[in-house]
Amino acid sequence: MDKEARLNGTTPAQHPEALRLWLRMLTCTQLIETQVRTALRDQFDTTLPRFDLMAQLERSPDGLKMNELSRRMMVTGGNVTGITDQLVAEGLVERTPVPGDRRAFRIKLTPKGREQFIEMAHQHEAWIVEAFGGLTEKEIITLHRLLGKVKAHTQTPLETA
Amino acid sequence: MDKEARLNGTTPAQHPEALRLWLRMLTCTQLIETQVRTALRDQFDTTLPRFDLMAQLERSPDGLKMNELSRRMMVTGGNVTGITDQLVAEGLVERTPVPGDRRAFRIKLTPKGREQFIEMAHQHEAWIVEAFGGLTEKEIITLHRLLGKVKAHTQTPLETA
DNA sequence: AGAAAATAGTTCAGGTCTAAACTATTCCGT
DNA sequence: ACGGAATAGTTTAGACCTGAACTATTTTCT
Repeated sequence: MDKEARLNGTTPAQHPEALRLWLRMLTCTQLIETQVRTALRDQFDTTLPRFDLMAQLERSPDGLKMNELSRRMMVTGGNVTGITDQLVAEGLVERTPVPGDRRAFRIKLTPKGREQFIEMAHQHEAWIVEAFGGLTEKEIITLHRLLGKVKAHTQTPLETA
Repeated sequence: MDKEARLNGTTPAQHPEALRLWLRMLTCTQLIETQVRTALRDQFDTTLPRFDLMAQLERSPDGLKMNELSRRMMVTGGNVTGITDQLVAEGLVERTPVPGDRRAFRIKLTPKGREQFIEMAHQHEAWIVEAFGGLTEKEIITLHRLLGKVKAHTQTPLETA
């Protein structure tokens, strides 16, 4: 009935488990992400990437440079420029010069931005807790650990020996 | 250093485990998805949504109606229209009338489309197997099972009693 | 039969994201 | 010091995706 039914049977099925896992992972991520996007729009009139950028800044009170934001958010620099422009225009974020490097600046939350973010983060956490409400604490930790292995393996595809 | 470092500490931390899990899940999905998108573009000059649509059709030799495609792919109807237009223009997919309902049609893979898809699906499976290469077969099955619980819970948020 | 509601699909405006080309500044080797 | 390479950030063209408005057809209710 849904995305997961997708590829089964299209290949020699030597490793169907990995494929099934991938499709289910996509489904879960997409379901939760859609809920979060909708809630952010309805309740705070904002978007996920905007929330994401502010979340990065909240963690770094001294601010972040554009390329640091870009790397942490795992999106392109051009994208960060656009989102930052919006947030600056709304007074939620500010560009401050970096002494000694006239190319760069540091992006920081304004007090107004921080205030708004904290309220959103509170709600956001509740949504996420609800999304994983079908799991026990122990299961959540197991999932986290297994995905840690996936992440570690994916980020190091260089080991040829 | 990456997205997962994000929200820690911004909230009362009553349920930080769920939040950490969510951030890690997003990271993993995004890492793998980026790899797949890049490989599809480099090796087959196509995109993930196009591949996804063709994958749905390959599973349904009798074809699918637009709204069925839309539901299975979990995207809006307008989106499916655009992707289908592209694939029709390239002769990979065709719209055939549905007898008895002049509003609808059935979308099918053409022989050319099927041939192309099978080649891509082969590669695709190899990428996914590699992506989860850090896990044992048993761990993959555990992950799949736990995500099944997440999916089931997320898709039934109606149980208030 | 005929009007209202539901359904199938498309179009459109707008936000998002990417890759690539671009400007400006800084670093580095000589 | 100076020229090339690297780095910081922006701009641009274009693909993607959504929500909402729209057309056309079918179903349902009386």
